[in-house]
Amino acid sequence: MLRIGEVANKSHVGVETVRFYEREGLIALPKRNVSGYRQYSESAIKQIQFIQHAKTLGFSLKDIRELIKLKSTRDARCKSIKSTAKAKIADIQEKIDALKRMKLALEPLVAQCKSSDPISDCPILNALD
Amino acid sequence: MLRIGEVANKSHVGVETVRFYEREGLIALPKRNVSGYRQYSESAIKQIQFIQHAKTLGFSLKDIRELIKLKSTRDARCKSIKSTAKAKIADIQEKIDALKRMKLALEPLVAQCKSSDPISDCPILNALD
DNA sequence: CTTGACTCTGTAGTCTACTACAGGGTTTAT
DNA sequence: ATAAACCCTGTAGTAGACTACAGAGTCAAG
Repeated sequence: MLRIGEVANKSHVGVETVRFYEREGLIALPKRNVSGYRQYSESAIKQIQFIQHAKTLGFSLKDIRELIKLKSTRDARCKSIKSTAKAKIADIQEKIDALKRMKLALEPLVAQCKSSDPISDCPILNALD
Repeated sequence: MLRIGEVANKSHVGVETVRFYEREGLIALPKRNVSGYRQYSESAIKQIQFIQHAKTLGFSLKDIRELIKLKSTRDARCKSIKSTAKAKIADIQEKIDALKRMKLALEPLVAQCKSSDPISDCPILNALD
């Protein structure tokens, strides 16, 4: 049996984060020993890693709660997971597009801007006004 | 002289937002009439539009505070603005790259995932475990 | 047997960019 | 004169994902 600090170390998160995930319903409630200490099995580490992996794919904790729920639904089909993932891809694409628009607007301004010019002639500031 | 509501309307922001920008030091402190009402000139609208434009280019309010400070620095050269903008582009690019990585990781999983498969075989969930 | 490292609960703070009151005062139109 | 629509300050709430205490209890080593 592992204590919370061990689980946190092995999962590369903080102790507070483990407790936070528990409060948020993202990991199973652990057993407690006589003095109230949480006692985890290895599967808790797996659960936290699942969360971390999902995060690197762009899922929010809210999304992850959904995924976990679906995961443990008997007779569920991939359909539900797939549509969640598809929505996330669309989501990511939108963010990429917005960022690209920003970049495309900013780049020509930077190109026009001569470092030694007085700030009153700055093409960047002029574009903002 | 304009009252806060008029400035807010003309700038397409809320009244609370104008006061918020004031608290944050993003717009000049306006004059007050005898009863304490804020009195703005047209330049306040310009200042708020500057903020809005900078926001669409990806600058945070913190960045914008910097830009405003530089803007009003006598003898400042474009260099400082340019390097702020360059850093912002790098920033945006990093975010784009991170999002692209997410998308690239997610897409093949979605492609592999057959809607009718039982969730126990889901390639997406398998990838997360 | 004491010290230090760990754990517990519960609450509050962080960051960003607002947004929403509560409980007042003012202005304008009728 | 009164009601609607505005304005004031100050404080608190929102979302997301933690992070940081305070104040108490527990455990292992020397």
